[in-house]
Amino acid sequence: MALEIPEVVIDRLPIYVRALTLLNRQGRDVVNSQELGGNLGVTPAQIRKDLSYFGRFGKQGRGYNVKRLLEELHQILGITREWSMVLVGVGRLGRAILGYGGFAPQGFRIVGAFDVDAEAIGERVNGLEVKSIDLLPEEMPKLNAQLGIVAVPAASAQKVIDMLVDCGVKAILNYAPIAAQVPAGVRVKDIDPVLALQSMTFYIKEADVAR
Amino acid sequence: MALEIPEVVIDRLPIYVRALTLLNRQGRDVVNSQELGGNLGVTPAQIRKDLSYFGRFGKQGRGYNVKRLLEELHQILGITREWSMVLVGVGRLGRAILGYGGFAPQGFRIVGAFDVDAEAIGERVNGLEVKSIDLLPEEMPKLNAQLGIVAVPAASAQKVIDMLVDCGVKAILNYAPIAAQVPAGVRVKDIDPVLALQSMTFYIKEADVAR
DNA sequence: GCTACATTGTGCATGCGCGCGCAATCACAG
DNA sequence: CTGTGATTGCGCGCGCATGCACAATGTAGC
Repeated sequence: MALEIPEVVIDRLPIYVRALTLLNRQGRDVVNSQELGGNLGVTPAQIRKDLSYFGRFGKQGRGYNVKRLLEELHQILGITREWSMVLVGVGRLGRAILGYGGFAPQGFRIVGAFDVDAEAIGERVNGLEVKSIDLLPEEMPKLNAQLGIVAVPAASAQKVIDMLVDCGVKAILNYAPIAAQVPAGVRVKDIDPVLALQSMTFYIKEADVAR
Repeated sequence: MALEIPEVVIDRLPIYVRALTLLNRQGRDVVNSQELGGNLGVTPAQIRKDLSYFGRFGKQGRGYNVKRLLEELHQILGITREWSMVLVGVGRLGRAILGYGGFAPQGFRIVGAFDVDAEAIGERVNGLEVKSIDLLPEEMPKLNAQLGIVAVPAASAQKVIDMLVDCGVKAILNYAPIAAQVPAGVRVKDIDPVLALQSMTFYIKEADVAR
């Protein structure tokens, strides 16, 4: 069946979820593709095309039932359930991630924290005991985590990613500034604010000469 | 001339910079497109095509001089100079951003911090005095910042972005989970780990049934 | 200085994502 | 129950990014 869904489409679905969640909270029952796309910078046709990969969720002449579409998208993305994650790297960045309040409401829970630094090991951060990275292989089965978060320095990031992959992690959120190597079947998404900044300066570098 | 450079190309350039910087630090003088692309998941042809938008930096039979190419890319991206940024939102996330050590080495400096919270205002965080958001319009000219970082809750993010745009900011790094509306000529890049996670769960949701 | 080799730069074709436009379809009114 | 209006679902064509393949060109060895 629909095994040929472009990755760009998948990347847009969470955006739709976010917008629909907001509409739902505002008490909206129905929304059409034009309005939904308007605020997102996506054309109505694209939204309809994207959704048509997965089924027929709209009603002609009306639009989409907000609650219904939201549930369908949750189902499609696999975010009806809770997901457990392990964090590796409990430095400044790692601590910020542990304290970040945006994961839990969306069903993402950090259930384990690991580090190499002897100072950090044993410490409790956000109700989680930091363990040695060496314990990762034996702790993972208990934790039952499917996702990994990497927040270690660039130099050790690939090694950490290899360990996570060996432990069965199938998707990694990588905060380290490296191009990670992973075997097929494992997914990586990079979070790197510097890359984002560096691509934006290209566009504004001339506009700013006349300061 | 080359005014039709695809945005995808621009987005890849910082990746090349990152890889070349590493090679340079390792003492490598020359690299060919195959090796450079290898670790990045980019085909050699794509690298050559990307670079050809801007000039002829390679030598046939040899490859690219690492230092030379690095300098060219810095020039192209506008990252030879330092860039100043203002941060709005000094909560948990904002503090983590202020403390993040990854910006400075790349020439990005946070020169101002603003918040609405009376508790935070006046406080010194990372050597920077937090000021009231109301002072943004009068402080901006002194700070001479070209970039804005938004780390406020979703509910107030659009308002903050409007303020930054009014103050002349031309590029915004947005950590708030909203689809920001900005006038033409202003660029926005979103940093949202939740979106990244939600698109990855799509691919691993079935693989994980047999837990 | 000439020859052999390696790698770039680029015209060209392929493929894919995007958006147009319309027929199909649903709600609602009368 | 029928007619009207609105919006979806989707076939189709367009445009653009990607990758191939080859000529152009620089290097190194003899």
